[in-house]
Parts: sequence; C-alpha cells; structure tokens
Amino acid sequence: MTNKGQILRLLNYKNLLKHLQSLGFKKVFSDNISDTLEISSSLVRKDFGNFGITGNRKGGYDIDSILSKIDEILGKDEIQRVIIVGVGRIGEALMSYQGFIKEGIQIVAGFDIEPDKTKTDTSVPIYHIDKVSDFIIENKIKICILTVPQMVAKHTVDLLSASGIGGILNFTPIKFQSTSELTINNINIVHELENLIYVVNKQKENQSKT
Amino acid sequence: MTNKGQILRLLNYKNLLKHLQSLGFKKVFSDNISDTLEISSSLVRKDFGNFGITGNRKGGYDIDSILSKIDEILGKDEIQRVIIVGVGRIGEALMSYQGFIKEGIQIVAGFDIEPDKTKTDTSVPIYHIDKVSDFIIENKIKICILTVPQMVAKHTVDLLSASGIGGILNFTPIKFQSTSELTINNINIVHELENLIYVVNKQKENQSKT
DNA sequence: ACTAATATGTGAATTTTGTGTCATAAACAA
DNA sequence: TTGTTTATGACACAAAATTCACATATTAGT
Ligand SMILES: NC(=O)c1ccc[n+]([C@@H]2O[C@H](COP(=O)([O-])OP(=O)(O)OC[C@H]3O[C@@H](n4cnc5c(N)ncnc54)[C@H](O)[C@@H]3O)[C@@H](O)[C@H]2O)c1
Ligand SMILES: NC(=O)c1ccc[n+]([C@@H]2O[C@H](COP(=O)([O-])OP(=O)(O)OC[C@H]3O[C@@H](n4cnc5c(N)ncnc54)[C@H](O)[C@@H]3O)[C@@H](O)[C@H]2O)c1
Repeated sequence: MTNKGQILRLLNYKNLLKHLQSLGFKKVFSDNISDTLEISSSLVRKDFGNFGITGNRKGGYDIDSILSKIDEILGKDEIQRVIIVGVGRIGEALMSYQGFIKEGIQIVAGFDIEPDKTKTDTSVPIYHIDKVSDFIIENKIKICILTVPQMVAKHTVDLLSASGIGGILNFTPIKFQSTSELTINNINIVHELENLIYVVNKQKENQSKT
Repeated sequence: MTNKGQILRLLNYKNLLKHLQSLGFKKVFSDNISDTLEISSSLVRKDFGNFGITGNRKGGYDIDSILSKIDEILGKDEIQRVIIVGVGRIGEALMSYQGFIKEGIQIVAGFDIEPDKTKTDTSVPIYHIDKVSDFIIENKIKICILTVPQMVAKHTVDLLSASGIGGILNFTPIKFQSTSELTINNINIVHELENLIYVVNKQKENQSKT
C-alpha cells in the first residue's frame, strides 16, 4: 500500500517540520508544506490521511503531534542498530558520520577483511569479516550498509543473507534484487552523477536552440 | 519527455549489456534484459524505442550498437569534468573513487575552506574555496559534487549558482530545488537508510502476523 | 517457395501517482 | 446567535508510467 515515494516524502515533511518547530511554530497548514516542497497541498493531505495523521479543519496540523506520529510510523521508538561491511574509504566516511544518530540510527560495528583495519579500541569497533555472521545473529542485527569492493559484493550479500539480515543498503555498483526475506536498496552514485550530467547537457542543448 | 526513471533504467541496461558483451554475447532479446532487471520486456522495448534504439524482428538487438547508441545518448563522446566542493570525509572518498573515470567522468579539482587541505601536488588538486568561481568560469565546469557541512550548504549553492554551474549532486541533508538554470539532485543517505529500516520493519511485522 | 516459429514495435488498457474541486467542520467576529 | 471565513478530508479527475496484446516483419526449417 505504501510506496517508497510516500516514505521519502514523509521524511521530507519531518525535516521541514522539525525546522519549523525549531523556529517556534506550533501548527502548520498543508500548503505551508506543499509550497516549500513544491508539491500540491492535496498530496500532503493525502499522505497525512494515508498515515493516519489528522488535523483540525481551519486549524491546520499540530507540529508536535505530526512529528511524534511520523516517528511512530518509522519505528523510532527504538534505536536502530546498523553495521557497516567493508570499512574502506566510503565505509569509513559513513562510519564516522554524525548524521545518523540524530535519527535514531546507531552504527554499532564495522567489518573488514584486512587484519590491520580491525580494531576494537575505537568508539565503533571494527571486526574481521569472519565474525559478521555470529555478530548479526547474536545482536539481532537487521540492517547492514554494504561498502565492499564490487568484486566481492555478490559473495558478501550471500553471506549476509545466510546470516539472516533483513535489509542491505548497497553502495556497490552491482544492482541486487530484493527477495521477500531480504530487502536490498541500491545507491549507485555513478548513475546519479551520469543522470545529472545527462539532464544538464540536455538542458544546455535546449537553451542554445532557442 | 524523458524522465529520471528512464535514464536510470538506461544506465542499468548499459551495465547489463556490458557484462553480457564481456561474456562474448553479440545479441540480446528484450526479455533477457527484463528477466534480470525484473521489469517487463515491453518496457525495455518501449525505452529502446523512445531512445531510437531499434532491433530486428525475431533477431533481437545487437549489443554493440545498443551500447554505442546509449553512449551517444548520454553524451559520452567527451569526458565530463566534475569538481568536488568540500573535501571532508565523504568528499575525499568520492575524490579518490576509481569508478568515475570508467564512465567518462573526471574529477578535475576539489575545493575546501581549510588552508591545510589545499594541495596541488596530488593527482587531483585541491584549491581554496575562494578560487571556485574563477575555476568554474575558466574551465567551463558544468557539474559539481557538493559535500560541505550542512551549515554552509545554502551559502555554497548560492556561490556555485552565481558562478554559472549547471548541475549539483548534493550530498548534504538540505533539500534544494532545481531551477531552469541549475539542476540540483539531492542524495540523502540518511533518508535512504531510514526508508530501508521502515520497509524491513514493516516486512517483519507482516511476517509475524502470518 | 511455403510454412511455422518468434521477437519486435506499437496502440490500447491498466495501474500508479499526483492534482483539482468542493462539501463540511471548526474558528472567529459581530 | 448568526454569518463569514478558511483549511481539512474525501473523492473525482488528470497525468504519468507500465503492462498487455497482437499485428507484422523476419528468420529458419522443410
Ligand atoms: N569511494 C567512493 O566514493 C564510492 C562511491 C560509490 C561507490 N563506491 C563503491 O563502494 C565500495 C567501496 O568503495 P571504496 O572506495 O570504499 O573502496 P575501498 O577499497 O577503499 O574499501 C573497500 C573495503 O572493503 C574491504 N574488503 C575487501 N574485501 C572484503 C570482504 N570480503 N569482506 C569485508 N571487507 C572487505 C577492504 O579491505 C576495504 O577496506 C565499492 O564497491 C565501490 O564501487 C565507492
Ligand atoms: N560522512 C558521511 O558519510 C555523510 C553521509 C551523508 C551525508 N553527508 C553530508 O555530507 C556533508 C559532508 O560530510 P562530511 O562527513 O564529509 O563532513 P566533513 O566535516 O568531514 O567535511 C566537510 C568539509 O567541508 C569543508 N568546508 C567547510 N566549510 C566549507 C566551505 N564554506 N567551503 C568549502 N568547504 C568547506 C571542511 O573543511 C571539510 O573538509 C555534510 O553535509 C554531511 O551531512 C556525509
């Protein structure tokens, strides 16, 4: 019933509302939101309706209660523990990123194949990849960020899958398909950049035509 | 007329076809592609049709000619020069990433505000942010990857915009809107992860219900 | 040369996603 | 209390994206 677009919009609503809240606003109208996010106000109301968020006719929506409702929808009552597999350049950047914890996401461990990368005296321990399966099972880890080299990506996904992980955020260029057991969301940065380049070049062409 | 989904699919076709090509295949049928990418074969044919890629009835499509057609569509005749603004943890990871050049994308410079980050003796020079405007103009840079702290994101976008940049791939959590002059594509990694967490938790719920 | 098989290409049908419209409830003013 | 305003919520409508269905061209076998 719910789709990816809806959830991503919900996250955008959340960011905006937190901002408005920090500015001291208490309530908001659907077209305050739709104006800044450049969508229609009826879509905002429809999304809210779908997620069971209700407002007051003429009175708008209460920011505090939307926000707690969104947190409830997103399961923010408990901290989500996430591991990173492949602590190379991008894995390391993500590992030390401070933006996750604010959203209730905690990076609890990293895993790498290089013995000299493994260290447990840091704020987030890095273990050898051999330990990942036991770690997932013992700590009931559901989510993993995958940042290993492309060459070992398939093998690593199989390993994680066999360990019973529920979701993988995959940064390798290999496009994996989800199954009913395991959701894999692929972020292909090169494709995002190629797409942007396409759009910009297209735009330039059209501008020079006129 | 073309949309983001179509271009991203085209990039997926390209990856798959390059793989098939490397395995020695010469031709391909629309349902070879649709099966592995889990879309319908008619969508593949429709995409190809939209982009002017034609096949032979009963004979399928010639891999070499699709690939060169795709490169033509994506403007791969010339190397795309891209700069990175904000050479911190994620900017550095992207800067040293070897995956871009294979796709004809060259990171030509980085820019940062910290004087001790600026160095020109490396394979890709890092200049002070003060130089970004001149660099963009002199080198006719159209595309930028934005990896500065959230706090200075808006200000930096304004700066880049004023320098006449055409596209920004934005990794900061601020969601920017595109204009007719400047396309901004936002990659929000936290949102991607939150979305994944939502889907996985939802799935778990539904499984325990049955 | 004829026939059977088969994959493309395309218009129609369907599904999905987003927008417009408006009756209605709430708030406020007089 | 009554009237006026106004934003929600529901639903009809529109647009976009995807799939279905099949006529048609092409190839291969006999
Ligand atoms: N660096 C980037 O900016 C960037 C951008 C987009 C995509 N990616 C993708 O992300 C992945 C990682 O890229 P990177 O630049 O960080 O590479 P990297 O080589 O710096 O890091 C990879 C890490 O994985 C470890 N590793 C290797 N085999 C392993 C295994 N079997 N199990 C666990 N760990 C293992 C390596 O020791 C290394 O630390 C690649 O697939 C790359 O294509 C990277
Ligand atoms: N690290 C991650 O994994 C990650 C993940 C998702 C999003 N992001 C986002 O990417 C951005 C960068 O994150 P980071 O972790 O690399 O931070 P960082 O602090 O490591 O890097 C930021 C860099 O930008 C430079 N900088 C600061 N002000 C500048 C200015 N005005 N002009 C040019 N450069 C300037 C800093 O000197 C620093 O080198 C942030 O907005 C962050 O939210 C990071």
